[in-house]
Amino acid sequence: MENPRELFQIMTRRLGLLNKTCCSVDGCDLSVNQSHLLYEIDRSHNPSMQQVAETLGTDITTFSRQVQSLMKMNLVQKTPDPTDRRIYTLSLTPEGSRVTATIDQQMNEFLNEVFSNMSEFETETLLRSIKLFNEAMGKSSKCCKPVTG
Amino acid sequence: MENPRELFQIMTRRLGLLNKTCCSVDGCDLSVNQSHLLYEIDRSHNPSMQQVAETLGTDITTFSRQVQSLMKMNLVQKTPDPTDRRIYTLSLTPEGSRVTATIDQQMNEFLNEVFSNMSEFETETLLRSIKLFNEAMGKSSKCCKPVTG
DNA sequence: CTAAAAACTTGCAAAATGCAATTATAAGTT
DNA sequence: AACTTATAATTGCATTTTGCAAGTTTTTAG
Repeated sequence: MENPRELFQIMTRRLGLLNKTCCSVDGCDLSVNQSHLLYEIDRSHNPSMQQVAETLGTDITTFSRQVQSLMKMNLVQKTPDPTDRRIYTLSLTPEGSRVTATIDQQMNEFLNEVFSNMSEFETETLLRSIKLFNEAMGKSSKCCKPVTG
Repeated sequence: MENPRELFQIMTRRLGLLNKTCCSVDGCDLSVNQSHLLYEIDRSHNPSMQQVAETLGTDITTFSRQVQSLMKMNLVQKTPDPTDRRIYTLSLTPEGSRVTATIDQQMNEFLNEVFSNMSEFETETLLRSIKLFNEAMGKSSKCCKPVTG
């Protein structure tokens, strides 16, 4: 288990399993992808479809349909950009905000439950380390830019 | 960004993007799922189908088909268990081993590239922290056991 | 020796995906 | 202004992935 990749593989698999079970709010059943989408729309300020799709590394046509189904669920809304009418701006509906906040809370509850098996010092060290790691990934040329092919 | 969930969300998204682009070996194009499958078969000692499917949190019927396609690609083989003929034992073919090792190497190269943007101390701290975190998840009742519903 | 359970597979229908083509708007060129 | 090119988003269609229900084969229990 000295292999860095192994550590990350196990971790992401377990986090993935968590996600699978963690996205049901108010009878609203969300897939992992949908929760990512809500998260990202919430985080950015009135992003365009392209922007979010690229951030998530999702094909724009697939993304278009994902947005459509979230609109049907009344969680997301599309607003035409006044300065460029080709562009639609995404935002959460009030219900979407509630659902997103609830998911966030559930995830944090789960994480805290896991952290209860670690010391406070270990937890803080972990969080600080991940923050650094995320920054390092941001600097990397190989990551986060959905390089096609 | 003080929110633990945010840190993990960003991290897993970026690692997920990495995975998307990282699984092409010798003309063999593998999906993320398939690489997880190879990884897990490699890691366990002659596991049964059920075992791997459960570990990965995949429905057994879906898993059965995933194995079939990896067998067609000549990366995985199924061996009937001599003591219980209902059970099939999974293992990698020589080619499967090569491919799996190559993916492992590619992933580690990527990780090292990211680590080059961190100090050696920070990297070691990160890896130690993740190890602790994985252990903590293992102790958690809410995780890693694909609880249905 | 029959019934129940377990491991795995297949049928089928639903959902997700991505490329190609289309619509609508914007920007650049002559 | 007229025309071409580029960009944002959607739709058609075919492929792949998924999971439940049902089936086969083998093992275990009563």
